[in-house]
Amino acid sequence: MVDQPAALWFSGAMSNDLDTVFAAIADPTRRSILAMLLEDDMAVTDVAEPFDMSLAAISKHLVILTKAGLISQEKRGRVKWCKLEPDAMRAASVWMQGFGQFEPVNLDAFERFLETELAPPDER
Amino acid sequence: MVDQPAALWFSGAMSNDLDTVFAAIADPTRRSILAMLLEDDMAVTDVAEPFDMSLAAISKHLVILTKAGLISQEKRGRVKWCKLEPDAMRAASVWMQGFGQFEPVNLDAFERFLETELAPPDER
DNA sequence: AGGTTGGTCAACCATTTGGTTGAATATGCG
DNA sequence: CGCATATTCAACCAAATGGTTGACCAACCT
Repeated sequence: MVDQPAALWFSGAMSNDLDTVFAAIADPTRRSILAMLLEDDMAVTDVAEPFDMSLAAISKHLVILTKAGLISQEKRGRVKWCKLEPDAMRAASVWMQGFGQFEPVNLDAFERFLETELAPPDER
Repeated sequence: MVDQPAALWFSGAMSNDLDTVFAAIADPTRRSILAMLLEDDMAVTDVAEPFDMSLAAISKHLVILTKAGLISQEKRGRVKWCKLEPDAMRAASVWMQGFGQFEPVNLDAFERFLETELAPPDER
């Protein structure tokens, strides 16, 4: 069972989701988690590994990301897999784009960005 | 300077600015303020007018937006003018774009968004 | 000078946030 | 079965957030 049914994302509930999404990505730990999941799906324990905080804390962060729709979690056996759900960022992205025409993403720059800024903390 | 930045945006100082920017726009009041300033520069009192909260509260919100670089404030005479600074959202936007190829801005969608989500509270 | 307007400051308050620990619940394994 | 592993739950805590009020300062207008 995926905790976050896809159909719900686009119905009325979408409005205040901007709150939830922006609040979720305002935290550096959670941004790092998202960056990690960009490369691959991960189990909760593996997500937690590079961070200097308890598993329970990471578990809470994952709940917040899930409620924001930014990831989904599926339990297979005793491990719960976390999967990035990039679509959830679309509405937020659209909102931001309204404030200026940002040039199309420079992938080189983005990659450097990932390295210096978004990598899990043990790499900084 | 709008076009220079790639190198600058991604180097050190930029890091915690993502925190600040995302935290700033996570608040609906502040998003409304930004939307209002999208149309025109405004004095603090005028910004506050449509909201059901004290001037001091709005003043605090404006400080937060200023610290995030999302607006600037200039005092002329006794009135302090607030001006949108859209560039501050660029790094944040780039970060988000990394999570999916969002189609180039859909203006219709954005306009609907403005109406339902970003209009000052007296219009909702 | 004296009063009004624009805005911030300071102290305070309730709620939320991000973390901790220890116990609890599943699930898998020998 | 009995134990280890994966994850969450519950209670707690300190700090940050979003708001209030009342005093305050600065600038403009007679």
